[in-house]
Amino acid sequence: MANIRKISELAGVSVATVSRVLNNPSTVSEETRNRVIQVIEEMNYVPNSIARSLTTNRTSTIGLIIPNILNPLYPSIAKGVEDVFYKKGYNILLSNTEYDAKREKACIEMLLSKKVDGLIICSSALKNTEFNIITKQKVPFVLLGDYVEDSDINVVYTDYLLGAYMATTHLIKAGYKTIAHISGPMNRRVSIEKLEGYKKALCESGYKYDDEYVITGNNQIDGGHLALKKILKKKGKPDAIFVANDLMALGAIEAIKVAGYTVPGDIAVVGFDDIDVASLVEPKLTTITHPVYRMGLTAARLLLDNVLTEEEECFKQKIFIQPMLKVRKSCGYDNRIEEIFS
Amino acid sequence: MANIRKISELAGVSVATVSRVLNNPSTVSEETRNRVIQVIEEMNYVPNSIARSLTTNRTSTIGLIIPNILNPLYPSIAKGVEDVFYKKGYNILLSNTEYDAKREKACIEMLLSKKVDGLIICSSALKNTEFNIITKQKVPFVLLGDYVEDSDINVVYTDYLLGAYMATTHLIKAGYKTIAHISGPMNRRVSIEKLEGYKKALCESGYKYDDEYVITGNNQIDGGHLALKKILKKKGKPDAIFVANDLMALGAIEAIKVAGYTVPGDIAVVGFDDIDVASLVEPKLTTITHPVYRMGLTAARLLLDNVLTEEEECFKQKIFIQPMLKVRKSCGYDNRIEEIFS
DNA sequence: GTGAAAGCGCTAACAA
DNA sequence: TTGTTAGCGCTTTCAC
Repeated sequence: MANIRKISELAGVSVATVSRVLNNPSTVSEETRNRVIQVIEEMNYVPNSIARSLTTNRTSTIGLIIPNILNPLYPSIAKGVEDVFYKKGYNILLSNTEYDAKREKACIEMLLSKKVDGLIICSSALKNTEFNIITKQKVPFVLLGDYVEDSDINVVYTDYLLGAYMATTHLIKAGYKTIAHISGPMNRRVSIEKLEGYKKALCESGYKYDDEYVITGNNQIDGGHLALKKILKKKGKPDAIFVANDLMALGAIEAIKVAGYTVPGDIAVVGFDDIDVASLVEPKLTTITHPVYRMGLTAARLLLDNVLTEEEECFKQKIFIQPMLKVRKSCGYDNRIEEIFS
Repeated sequence: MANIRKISELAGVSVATVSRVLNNPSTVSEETRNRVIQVIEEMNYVPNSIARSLTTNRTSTIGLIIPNILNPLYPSIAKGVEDVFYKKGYNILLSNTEYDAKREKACIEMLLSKKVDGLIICSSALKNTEFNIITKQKVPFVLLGDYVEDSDINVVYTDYLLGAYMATTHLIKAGYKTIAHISGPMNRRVSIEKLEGYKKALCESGYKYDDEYVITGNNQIDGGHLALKKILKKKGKPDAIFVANDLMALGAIEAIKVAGYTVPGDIAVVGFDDIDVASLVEPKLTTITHPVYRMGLTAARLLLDNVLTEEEECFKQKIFIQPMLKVRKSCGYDNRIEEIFS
């Protein structure tokens, strides 16, 4: 492979001049520049980014850490992130963590050792102290869908508690009496907040909270399926369920059908995320919607600002996004309203 | 940030010894080794991968090039690839190309300049000559879902022509007379082969091929929607449609409903890919299934062999995968059979 | 078992 | 405008 010295020799100039043509073309006379460019093209020369990174201390690479690319939420986020960074000449180094805190830590360590210019971390289980490892290396990062009190950390956050509250309240208003909850992995702040929102809604309406009606799932389809079966076994049929994400909601609906019940007739379901599929399944899923692709964009832009800033210290932001309730069929709201008013 | 020299000074040894502890612990006496390890841990030292890469000429990074992460096909593939490579200590550098040949070329160039150890390229529009750029740099790569005659190229390939043939033949056997086709972008070999399979099936059954019944879409939901509207406008209602991928099939079904027709009653639909959603929508989508996650795994393993091989030349493989027809509701086969036999 | 030193390919400060 | 040269942080010969 050709390197910069070879090019410089062929063009009859110094390596510095070749480097200038590459990085500051205007500082080289037109004549020399053209000669160098010609050699570069003839030789199909492409500079070695690794060597460049070693001197510049920049890699034009961003690390993206997500729990599981198979959850349609994350491709949307990844697309948002990539759409921003591709334009600026950055690549994305992707890692799945499978909701495993150990693996999360290992990924971050790998990405840091590869000297990414920035990091976007989705739904992490890391402690505040662990973010210090990143901060200490002066690598800017953004937490996406996760929240940390520390004011020195960038956050793009949906108000999950509110979303869960809205979902549960909606079920209460529709007249359901026994409302179960399938939660996500409990080492995630996101899951805890959704549970809190669920509790808050119950409490405000004078419903009794019963933790036997709360089952934890793995955020995937099969987890929802399993969780629903557990609920049926343990407590019998609830009227309604608020499920912490759409994927599990789909699994739960499947399990409800398998058990011989109908949705929403026997059990109403509300999910969370509003993934594309939600409006395609039967019955169409009532869910909490938040602008996932846009959150990816937002996090990326926020990070980009921090990456490009020369100053050591730059302003950190916490961006909150308000979720919305999307009423479709699976919550049986329409039917209920008729019942209530007839 | 601590570097290897600092560690060596603190441990009272040379940098070479620290490097040995890191890479060949057994060549260092236990006493020295422990002392070095202790310093490393105290300082939270993590070696700089960039510097390491510059000397070793290996980055432990694999480039993955896909058209669009929002098509659920590709997260599955990405998961397969990552599952293999994560275990071996590699990271994945991900690029979306948006089915754009220019962007594909640019991505490959970027990834090569970042010195990835290997490359997995999905559904490319590159010419044979362009693969030589990669070969010349001695970077092993695998084509996934694409095919090139050159015997010196690794390929993991579904027999798309056969799949399309199966889909179309199925519609013919079900008794449909006017069968349209929504194809993918025609700069993709995959799309061309599917069209060929469609033609072959028509031809063998004595149907006349009419290219006015073939509309090209963008492989996304909206593309299917649009394509269907075009067909209706141009040629009126066909009996059935074979759609080149499931995403477009979903869009087409939507458009059919909007136009006031039913699926499969008025227009039968068969897709291609068998993405998860296919079995969740209403009507459930009849489609051609191929083991996407497994293809990702397979491509990754194949690449891994090539990456790990010290020898310049290693055996290249072409792995063919046979697709299968998955009959669900959208093709109306059941109804037809009843009609035919009653 | 350990250390000294060359060098990976590039950038950037300084000199000319 | 151009060239010389010192690193960037590591691995890897080659001595000892």
